[in-house]
Amino acid sequence: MRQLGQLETAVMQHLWGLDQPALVREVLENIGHHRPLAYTTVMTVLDNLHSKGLVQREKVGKAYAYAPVSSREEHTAAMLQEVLAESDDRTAALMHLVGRMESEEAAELLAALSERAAESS
Amino acid sequence: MRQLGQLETAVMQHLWGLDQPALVREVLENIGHHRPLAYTTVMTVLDNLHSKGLVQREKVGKAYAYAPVSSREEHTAAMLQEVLAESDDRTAALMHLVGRMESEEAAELLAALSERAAESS
DNA sequence: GGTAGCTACTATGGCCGATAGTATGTCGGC
DNA sequence: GCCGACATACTATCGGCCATAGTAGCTACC
Repeated sequence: MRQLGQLETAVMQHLWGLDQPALVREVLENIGHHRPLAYTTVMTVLDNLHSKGLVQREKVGKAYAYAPVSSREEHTAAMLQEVLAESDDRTAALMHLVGRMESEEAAELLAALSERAAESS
Repeated sequence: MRQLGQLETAVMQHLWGLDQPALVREVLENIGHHRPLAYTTVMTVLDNLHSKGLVQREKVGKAYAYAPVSSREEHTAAMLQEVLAESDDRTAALMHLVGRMESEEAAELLAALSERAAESS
């Protein structure tokens, strides 16, 4: 899964921020605040995202309502996994990443991992 | 930093596998085993990678010898960081990732993290 | 000085994302 | 029963980036 483009990302971010499926018009009005976009532009983007399996849609009256297929975190995790797949030594790469993180964040991750380890054993 | 293309990735992988700077010809002979590539194609790719700051080069006789600027793991970590930057909740995303990992690998990561936490405290 | 090897510059084709127009379909109201 | 508003589907263009490679020119050696 190739990385998303700018507009695609903006649209996904918006959809992830909602707990409801969104109509094209709705997305347009929220995304297009800064830059003026045509209705059809947003529609095309949503259609592309749908083709890529990133969003699902559902007829609501005449229009489609779009919603993300997976959560933002799941999607990020999938991207991460893909990046990691290119690595030889996944753990080493992750440790390098941890080295770049704030210690607070590292501690948080450590805590979460320990907890999970305790549960599974 | 946009994701690299196929050929670019192959070249980087080759360079990472060496402990010496490599000449264009050398890369060509190792990468071009499967698909036949022109000398200049490999050179252009290396030149692009150089422009992007991914490899450094050094004159050796008439030719340049190319070497990665950072290790494969550092590069992977940088990519990971970039993916994570798009996330709202980095730890949550990482935990989703961990959820997808083999428990063995998770344990390894946990061990490395604990060790690091012990050291820094 | 000519030849071989290397670099620098340039070019083309393909794919994809951004952007948007046109044509067509449908629902609601009069 | 038809019109208008709004939505979709299809199509198109443009720019960027990657893959691929050719040509021209420099340099070092024989």
